[in-house]
Amino acid sequence: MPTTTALQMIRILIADDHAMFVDGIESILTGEEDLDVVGRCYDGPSVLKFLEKEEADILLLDVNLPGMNGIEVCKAVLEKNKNTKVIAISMFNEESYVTEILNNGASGYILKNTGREELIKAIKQVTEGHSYFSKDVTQTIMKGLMNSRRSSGIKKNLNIPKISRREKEVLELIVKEFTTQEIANQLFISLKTVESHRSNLLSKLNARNSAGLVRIAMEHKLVDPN
Amino acid sequence: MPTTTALQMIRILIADDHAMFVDGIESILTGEEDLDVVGRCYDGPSVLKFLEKEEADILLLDVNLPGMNGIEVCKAVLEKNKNTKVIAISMFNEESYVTEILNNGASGYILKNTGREELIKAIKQVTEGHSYFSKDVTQTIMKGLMNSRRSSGIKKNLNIPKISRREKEVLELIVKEFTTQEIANQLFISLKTVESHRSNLLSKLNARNSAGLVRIAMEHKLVDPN
DNA sequence: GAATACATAGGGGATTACCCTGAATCCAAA
DNA sequence: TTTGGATTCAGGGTAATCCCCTATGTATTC
Repeated sequence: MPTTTALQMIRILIADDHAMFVDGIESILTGEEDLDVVGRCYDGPSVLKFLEKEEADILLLDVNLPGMNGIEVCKAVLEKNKNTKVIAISMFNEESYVTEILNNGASGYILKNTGREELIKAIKQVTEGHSYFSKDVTQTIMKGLMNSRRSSGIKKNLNIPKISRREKEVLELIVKEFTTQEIANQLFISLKTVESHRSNLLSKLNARNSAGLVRIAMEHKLVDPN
Repeated sequence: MPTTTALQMIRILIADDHAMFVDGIESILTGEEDLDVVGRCYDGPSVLKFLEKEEADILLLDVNLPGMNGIEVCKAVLEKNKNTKVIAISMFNEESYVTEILNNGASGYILKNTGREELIKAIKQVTEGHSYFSKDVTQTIMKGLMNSRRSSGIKKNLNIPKISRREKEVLELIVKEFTTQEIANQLFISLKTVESHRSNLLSKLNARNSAGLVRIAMEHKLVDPN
């Protein structure tokens, strides 16, 4: 194989406040001939400064940076540098960290106990436009996902009394911001009837006003999202 | 190590309409001394029949069973057999399949191209009360999760102007069903000031009334769920 | 220093929502 | 058949909202 071919080097920027860790990653990556560590940063702001001058394909970003934390850095980086992809690195396999940084556009999340092979695999996979997550991390997320589904299901069945067909219609129109008079016109019933339904809804759903009706309706998905 | 110790055998029931596949799994598992295949089913109803008479710790369940599909079987099994745990097996790495069967209580989801080691690992992990998912499956789920977040995030950034810190506070209290006067008291500001904020919120969020504010706040998760 | 956004506050008025009581009709279940 | 729930409607009143306007002090940004 000709090694003189101009390989598409993957430019990597490392951001972690622990120098030893930065060095460790770098020494792992220098063994790879198509990976090039172009910068090292030890806090959030310097990442942004670096990327103003130079480009990078992959940002290996510690989630728990001092000062400006990883989530903010990730957001800021992706807003200005559309070609840079972020792989979050963290000591902690915490669901809140993972979801929040993914929510801010990170393409991957790996733990600090990740081995050499996995790190390189993650970088290459993300470079190709895929995403990558450590096995433990995915397990964490899946659990969180399962729990949230389960608990939302419980809510729905426990505290909500039955609301009638007509009440549901009125409720849906309230959620859609119609006034009582408008609801009456649409359902071809009297203003007073709508007020009755609204009043019954307030007591059934234990709400104080329309704002509460809307909140409860959305929390428990009592209305069809049209 | 004494092999004569009465090991806690893990009782396994296999359910798949492809006999060859059932045999394949069984031959893999018979090599393990603490795994015991106690039954084989080739459709959904026979799984339920089997579990009426005998017990199983793990049900390896094909998602795409003929007649009664895997999701229904999973649901029915878990309702009656609280000690049985379900690992879904499928040829397809489809997000909809995965989320639906997880939603119905499955503890794991693995693909049919899964190797011997991974299958055994999945079984043991699930037996211990954990969950297990093939790497490809988790990637699929994460992508779906990210896409859904991204699309909701797009909404958030496109049609929603920035709301100020104070406006957000007022909005949160509106969602919590407080009246304008009560909000004023809590924030130690005038009734009229709260009305100003509310009015600004109405125009910024393009809502007609408080119901709309609540709906938009919840759709775009502008408020912290306390 | 000027422009801009934000938080604050007010007047006055129109509209709407909310509360209470009461009551008629219809329909399905006991 | 009677009971009960759902739906319908009404009067009268209080409270809250929404809308239009203006206005000031204070940051922040340009």
